[in-house]
Amino acid sequence: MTKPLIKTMEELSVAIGVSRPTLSRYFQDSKSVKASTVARIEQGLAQVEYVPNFFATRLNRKTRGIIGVIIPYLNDLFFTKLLQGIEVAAMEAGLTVITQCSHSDPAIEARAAETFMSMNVDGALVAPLGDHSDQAVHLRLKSRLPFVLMDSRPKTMPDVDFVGTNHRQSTGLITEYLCRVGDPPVFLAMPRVNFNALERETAYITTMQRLGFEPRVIGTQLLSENWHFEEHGEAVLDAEFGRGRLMESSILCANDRVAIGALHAASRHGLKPGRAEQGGLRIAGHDDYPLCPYMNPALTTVAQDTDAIGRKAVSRILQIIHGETDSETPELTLFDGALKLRESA
Amino acid sequence: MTKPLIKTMEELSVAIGVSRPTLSRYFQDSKSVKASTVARIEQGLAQVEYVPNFFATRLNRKTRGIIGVIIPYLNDLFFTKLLQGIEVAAMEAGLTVITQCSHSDPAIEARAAETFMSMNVDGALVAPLGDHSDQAVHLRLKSRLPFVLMDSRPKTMPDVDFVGTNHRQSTGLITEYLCRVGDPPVFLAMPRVNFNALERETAYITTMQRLGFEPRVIGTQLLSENWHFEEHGEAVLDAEFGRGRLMESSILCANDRVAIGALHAASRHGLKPGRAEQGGLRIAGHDDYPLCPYMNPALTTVAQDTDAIGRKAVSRILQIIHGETDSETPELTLFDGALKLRESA
DNA sequence: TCCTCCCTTTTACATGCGTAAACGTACAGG
DNA sequence: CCTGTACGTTTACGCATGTAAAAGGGAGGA
Repeated sequence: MTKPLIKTMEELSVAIGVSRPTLSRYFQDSKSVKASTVARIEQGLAQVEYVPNFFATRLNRKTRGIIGVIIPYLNDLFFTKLLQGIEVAAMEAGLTVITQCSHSDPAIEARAAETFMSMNVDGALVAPLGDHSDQAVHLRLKSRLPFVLMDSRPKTMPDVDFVGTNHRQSTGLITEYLCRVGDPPVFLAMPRVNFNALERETAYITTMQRLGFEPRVIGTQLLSENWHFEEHGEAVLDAEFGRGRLMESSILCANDRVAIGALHAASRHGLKPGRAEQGGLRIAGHDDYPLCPYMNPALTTVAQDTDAIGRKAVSRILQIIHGETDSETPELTLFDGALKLRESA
Repeated sequence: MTKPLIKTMEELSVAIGVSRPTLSRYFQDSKSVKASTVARIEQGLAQVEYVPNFFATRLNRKTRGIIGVIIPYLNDLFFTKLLQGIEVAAMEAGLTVITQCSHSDPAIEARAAETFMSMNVDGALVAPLGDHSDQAVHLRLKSRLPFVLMDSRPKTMPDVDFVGTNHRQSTGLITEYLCRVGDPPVFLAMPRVNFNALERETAYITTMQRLGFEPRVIGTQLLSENWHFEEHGEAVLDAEFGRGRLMESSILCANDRVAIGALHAASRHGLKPGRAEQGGLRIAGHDDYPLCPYMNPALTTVAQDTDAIGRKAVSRILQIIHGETDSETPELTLFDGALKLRESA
């Protein structure tokens, strides 16, 4: 059961009688070696314990076969879904994904970027921290390797590749829906952890104005800077409901996690959000968080196509790597959101 | 703004007039170099663009400063919380964490293990896939480097370090609670994605028997092997409620995500789970999923101490690395669960 | 038989840095 | 003045592979 441990390719080559360079070629692309030799190598490999050294292979190879991903926060299913899309796409392309979480800390984000540069990764995919990100870090990454921003885009970096959701369309879509089948909604803002927070707020306002309604934003007072979205949503609406306000309003939440908190506040105050035909309170979200269908009531929302975003981000990185792009003109890819009509609005 | 790019430590050493070995020492531990020299190095560093090559440093260093983590599934906040605990603890210890997700696929898990061995990581932390994991892979990892299992433990690997929750205690705790303040509960099983599924079921049964009640397990029929727990919980109870059964029962779900599905099924059938004093249906879960307080009704559950598990896993790995352990006697660390009484039971 | 082609081996060098030993240098204490 | 110490430098080698060029060997065709 316990096979002899072989540490270097050199040892392996003498052990199975094949030259080391041939072994090197075999491990990189077995098809570049004659079938009979492949058979001999694999027969020998089956009888020993050996794996090529990751660092030695990467040190001198032209390409690392690695892309680095930075996400700002782990405990959010939106980012795990995005990550999953990326990993699947990368796997299909034969790339190893190294993920680092910045834990909402720009210093950690900077360190992760440093790590990627020191690894000479083939490309970096970054979901930034909003204002908190050190933009110099992003610029440094961009100047040294293929670089694509995801999810949230700083206005101050216009010439960077970006993949995300068209929040003007998505937020506009649900705002229009709410206006069409009931009272025009108020907008429950989210903590300003990234640029999307403001982008959705703006999209809401312009859509309302276009439709001839008066926009109204709430929840901007106690905007903390953390990721406790549910807590925020609940606190804001608990205060409003407690004063007898907004109890029959339409409320569009900046994201689903805020909306989940909002739903809970409603429930605590004996309110039942539902479609307009039933009259009264409506609550809607944004993102299509995986748990939306299981909320009580099930949460109406706009879906972000995280899978498409992940795939596109990877394919764009591959384009840049392969030089199939005019590096001077960055690509801006925005996917549309899709309405998910459920019970809550 | 654009500093000259320096690729090797050699170049750097001539650029700032310090010998390369001294630079090497500086980058590993700046305190091992005289303060005045440190100042000179850092002054020089500020004027150029240089990071030491990750692979070259790891290739020849005695220790990699890396621990590898494998989790089975990303889109589950339990694992992201666990991962966060691990990352924080590792960061404090100065270790880099490389995380790989096996996406419920034993082949991917095996590849991740292979990667870790090829990286010669200082240790590997693995949350396994239950029966689906290839145990040979785990044994191979264990034979080659410090290895600690987390979360879910195969009975067939008794002599391996493990950190997780004492499910006998935790499940017993909530079973006792439910029995004490209302009807003895039935147990709504979860898909058998890992060993915890069965462990909790067993703990439920023995607790019921000890208390002199008749155990009853439901949801074992349509047990698929995927991670769509909410869907499972909802489907099982939808079927039961549809036949007018269990509508005033106490239902202990194998985990919170199953319970979230259960809550939704109840809501769809016009049922309102609540504490026993109100009579009727009760629903409880297990894990203390972050969204539990925001469910309608808020979900009563038992909390797993993911933070403690993550920290302990890292500290155990560090113990093994530093040889402060009798490697022959593996350590089994089980943290107790804590009741979280909310509205649903 | 000879030539050619394809595959493999050999040879040689490169990658960027860790590490250890020997050596040099300056400073403080005796 | 001598000596010990602390810190740096120099020198030399090692790490486990990639890569390129040249050389070798066997099979097939002319």
